[in-house]
This record gives sequence, C-alpha cells and structure tokens, in this order.
Amino acid sequence: MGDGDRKRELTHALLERLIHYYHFVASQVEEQQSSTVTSAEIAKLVHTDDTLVRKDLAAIGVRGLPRVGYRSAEVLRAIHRQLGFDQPSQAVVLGAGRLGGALASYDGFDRYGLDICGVFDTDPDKVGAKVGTLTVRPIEELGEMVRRRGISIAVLTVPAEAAQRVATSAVEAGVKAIWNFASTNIVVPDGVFVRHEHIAVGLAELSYLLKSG
Amino acid sequence: MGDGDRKRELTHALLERLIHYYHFVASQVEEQQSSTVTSAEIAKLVHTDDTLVRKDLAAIGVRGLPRVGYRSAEVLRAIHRQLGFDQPSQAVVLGAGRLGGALASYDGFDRYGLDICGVFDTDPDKVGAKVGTLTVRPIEELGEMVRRRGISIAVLTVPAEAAQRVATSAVEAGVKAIWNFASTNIVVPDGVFVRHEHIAVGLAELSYLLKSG
DNA sequence: TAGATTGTTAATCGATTAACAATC
DNA sequence: TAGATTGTTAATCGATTAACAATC
Repeated sequence: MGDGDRKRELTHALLERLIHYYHFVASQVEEQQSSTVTSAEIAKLVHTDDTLVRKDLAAIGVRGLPRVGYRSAEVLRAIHRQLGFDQPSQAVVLGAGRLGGALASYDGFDRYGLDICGVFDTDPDKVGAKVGTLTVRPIEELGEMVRRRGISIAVLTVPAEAAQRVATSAVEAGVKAIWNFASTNIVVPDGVFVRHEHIAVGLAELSYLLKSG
Repeated sequence: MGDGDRKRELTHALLERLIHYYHFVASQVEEQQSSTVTSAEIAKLVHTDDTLVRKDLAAIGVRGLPRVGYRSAEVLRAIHRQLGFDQPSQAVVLGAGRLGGALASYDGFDRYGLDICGVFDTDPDKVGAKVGTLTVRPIEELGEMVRRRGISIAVLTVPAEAAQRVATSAVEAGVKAIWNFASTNIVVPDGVFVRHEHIAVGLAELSYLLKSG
C-alpha cells in the first residue's frame, strides 16, 4: 500500500468499537424515525465515552453537525467503506458439530461483509445434513471448493486432535486466515493469520467480576 | 474489600492473558515431561512478550528460578487461586438452539471453575432433549432452579426479540451476571453485570486484516 | 566462573479523558 | 442570541517495551 493511501491500519480496539457503532446505529435506524444520532447516544449504547466516539468518527472521515449530531446514514456508510464490507470475504466452516452448525447458520455475518459459503465434516453421518441453507460436505471436497471460489477464511470448529491436520489442508488449499475455536494452538506458515477464540474467557471473566466486584 | 486485601482488581487484558497462560501451561504439563516453564516459552505460546509474562506472574505472586524458569505447578496454582477457580460459579444456559447447545455441552469450562448446570428453552419440542449430560427444561422452571441452587450467571442465547424478557426473569430470579449472545442490548438493574458477546467481531476482524494487511 | 534466566526500574508508546474552542 | 453539540488540543493514565541489575 502506498504512502498516500487513505486506509490506515486500525487497531484491534478501534475495529471492535467501529463494529459496535455500526451495529447499534443500524439498530437505531431500524427502530426509530430519527435520521441523526449524537455521539452521546452512541456512547451510551456502546458503554463508552462520547469524546472517544467523536474521535473515532473523525478518524474515519465522518463530520458531524453541531447542535444536531451525526447523520446515521453517513456513519454507516463510512464504517462500511472503512471496514471493506462492500468487498465480501468468503469463509468455510470446518466441523459440523453444534458450534460449527451455530456459526454456519448464524445470519448476522452478511451485514459485515462476511459470507459463509460451505460447511465440511469428516463424519459420513453428518455429510449431507442441512445446516441453515447449507449442506454439509465431506472434507475431501474442501480443497476444490477453496480453490474454485477463492475462499480466504476457514472457521475451525473441529476437535483439538484434528485441528492441526484440518488447518494444514485448508492452508494448502489457499486459505489465508483461520478463526480457531479448537482449544489448541495451530502452526501455520508466515502470511496466514490465525485468531484463536478462547470461548471460556468470556465466562471466566464474568465469573471473576462476580467474585471480586 | 479492605485496604490490605491481597486481591487487586485485574484488568480485562491481564485477566485474559492469565487465562491463556493457564491454558497453555496446563497443556504443556500434559504433553511434556518438564515441570518448569520459562517466560519466553509462555510468551511464544501466547504470542506476547516475555517481559510482560514475567511482570504478570510477579503481579500474582509467582517467583521464578533464575536459569531455570517457573515451576509449572506453581504458575497453575497461582492463577487458579487468583481467578477463584476453586470457588466454582454456577451458570445456566437460556435457549437450547445450536449455540446454546454448543455452550451447554462445551466441556472446557470446568477447568476454569465454571459449571453449567442447566439448559432452558420455551419450545416444547426442545424440552426434554438431551444436551451433553443435561436435559432441556421449560423456562418456567428457571426461577426455582436459580433460587434453589444459588446460580449467579445466565448465558443468554435466545433470539433477540426474547432477550430482554428472558434476561429480566433471570435477574428477578437472582442471577447476577449475563453473558449475552443475543444481538441486542439488554437493560438490567444496577449491580448486574452484562457482557455482550458480539460473535461477528472475530470474523469481521480477520476479514479486515486480510483486506488491509 | 560464565551464562541463562528472572526481577525491576525507567523510557516509551498509545489510548483515553479532560478541557475548551468552534460552530450552527 | 444562547445553547447544544461537534472538533481538537493538551493532560493524564496505563500498558508495553527496553535496559539492565540480580541471582543461581
């Protein structure tokens, strides 16, 4: 990317906040008649500070109107563009257990430019089953589909002992990022992103807050 | 809590790192014969810096051995104590769909002092079904179970339109924290913790990294 | 001892918050 | 105008990193 490129690297925290803003502003637009939203309103919904909201919006080029707030449509459009929701990423889910099924049939992804376009499993009993609008396919067909459709992301929900093997074959087929729900580390070549999702963390944190707070 | 109390408030980030350390040190103990681990080894597994690992461990009172590292058992014990894994928190899952089922049957919680002891749904077709070792119960029985067993956490996986209603009845029954997977905000009285889990964030972030990095 | 590793202080960095000016 | 809200700079805070001393 060139020096003059508008798109700067967003930090994890900012990215997360922008997605939250997007979510809540979109909800507000659906539920209410108002076409504008103030930084204080967004801040309240997202449990953060209004100054931070203004700074974040300024960072992605949204200008507000003093005494009015921000035009909701403009906020949505800016986040949409900044996060590249208009260039959808295609993903496959590997493992058609309960978690894989939940993720594959979750209909909240498309709003964020995410398209789950396949579910795979090794278990012959699961192959052929319907998961939402998708049909579970045998894992042998993964490589062909990834190559043919240029799929870039794999969502890994297989058991820990299969995780490395399945991840390796996904990467060999051309996947560039792995969202890993298996409770084990996986090793991938340089240039492949891995995000390890540690599902117990959220609950453990709540539990800790209860005990200490 | 008194001034002299040992247990200080842990930040979100530190809490998350400690859980990761716990997870990986425990795995390492299971897999290898070594009973010690260095800060550099932990740092590599968790993708962070070895200085930070030493600082974190010092913060929870673990002392290492120069030229050797840390005794794995001591690391585990300290995190275990600090995070209160020995005083288990009991939780119920509300909503027995795919996601609720996945969470209710996930066996990785107990290691962190978390005990899922009930699954509830309104759908008569789901009531009575087995989810892991649990049986789905009608939501009408929620209050009684929460009161009788002193359950403090509810994991909310019902559809958005039911979220507020179900959350309210859980709070009325005595639940003190809600792990909210419904894609809507819920309002609770002061003193009740809510953690909103926005499932699309992880995937959206990977997608963004692919497009920009 | 020499060397590897921990432990800790200081420096840096970035994110958040506070203050207030600018604007309609 | 007065007042509500954005926009932006400066101050603060906390987390991370770097440097290096302490230790076995």
